[in-house]
Amino acid sequence: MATADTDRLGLLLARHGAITNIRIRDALGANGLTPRKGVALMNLARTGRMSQQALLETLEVDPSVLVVILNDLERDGLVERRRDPADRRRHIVEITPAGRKAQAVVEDAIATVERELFADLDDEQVAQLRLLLSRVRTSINDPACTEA
Amino acid sequence: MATADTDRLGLLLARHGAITNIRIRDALGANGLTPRKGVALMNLARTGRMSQQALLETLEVDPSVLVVILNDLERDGLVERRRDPADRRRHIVEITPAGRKAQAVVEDAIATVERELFADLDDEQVAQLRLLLSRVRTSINDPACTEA
DNA sequence: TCAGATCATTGAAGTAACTCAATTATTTAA
DNA sequence: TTAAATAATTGAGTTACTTCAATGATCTGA
Repeated sequence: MATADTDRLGLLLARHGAITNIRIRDALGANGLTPRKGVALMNLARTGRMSQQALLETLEVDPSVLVVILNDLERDGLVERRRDPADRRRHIVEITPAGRKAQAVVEDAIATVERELFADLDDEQVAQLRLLLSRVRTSINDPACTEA
Repeated sequence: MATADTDRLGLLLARHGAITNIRIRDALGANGLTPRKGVALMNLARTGRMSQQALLETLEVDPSVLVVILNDLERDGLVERRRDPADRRRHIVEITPAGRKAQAVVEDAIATVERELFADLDDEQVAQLRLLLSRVRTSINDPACTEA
């Protein structure tokens, strides 16, 4: 996002984040996915299945947005939606074997991008960057950072 | 955007960058500016005046985009465009005293956001984060990365 | 002088994302 | 049994960003 040379760390972070996002988007786009679908798959791969509600909170998107994400993933056979027998208003989303394969591709694509981005950092520096980034206060609402 | 909990450093960086961008955008928006206009002002404040061409390269935007940025800034009296006497096709862009004041406000707004974001980091950690970020390979074309 | 290139500008078009209200089906509570 | 609440969905509307082609003014080289 065009910061050029500035000594503002905030702008540096914003710019690098945007570039990273573009790289990841491009890498996933080659596989017919978006970052959001990739993250959805990654979360589903961890848990196997989730309620659509839980996925909503995890992805922090509008319900209507999640619907189209899942529509696409389901159309491609990567996830399956079925009614929750305990509450038929709800959907349970489950990743399919094809979805797990796609998720592996996603991880791989992101890992490749990361290798490029962080090629000039050794393992310790990468760990340090991760630690420092994790301490950046990102929750908009409360400064307690790790609350709610 | 929406990475939730993942161990992918690339996604973490993308997410934090996006959030930082939103914060800065909001802070500048309160002053009728966008990040892009702010960066344009910051660059002009450093150099005093620049050719529109140089500004193009610095901001890495389409010429038609820069035009509307400069239109806004000029309308608000923050910059002035005049023809380059040496080549009347070209414009020279100069920051005004009002522009310098606005730039100071921009710096201040960004600094405030940074204080919030990095509140949990001490000075040394901030310096370290800056150093590590600066070593992340961002230029798609250049740095030996993809070579040519 | 003329042809082609360059610079700034304009305008159209496309894209992607988000928000919001309304709808349907279902559950819960009174 | 009925009213209210909830889950997922649909669709409309908005915003912001981006690209691209066309234009007028100006410069450069033959």
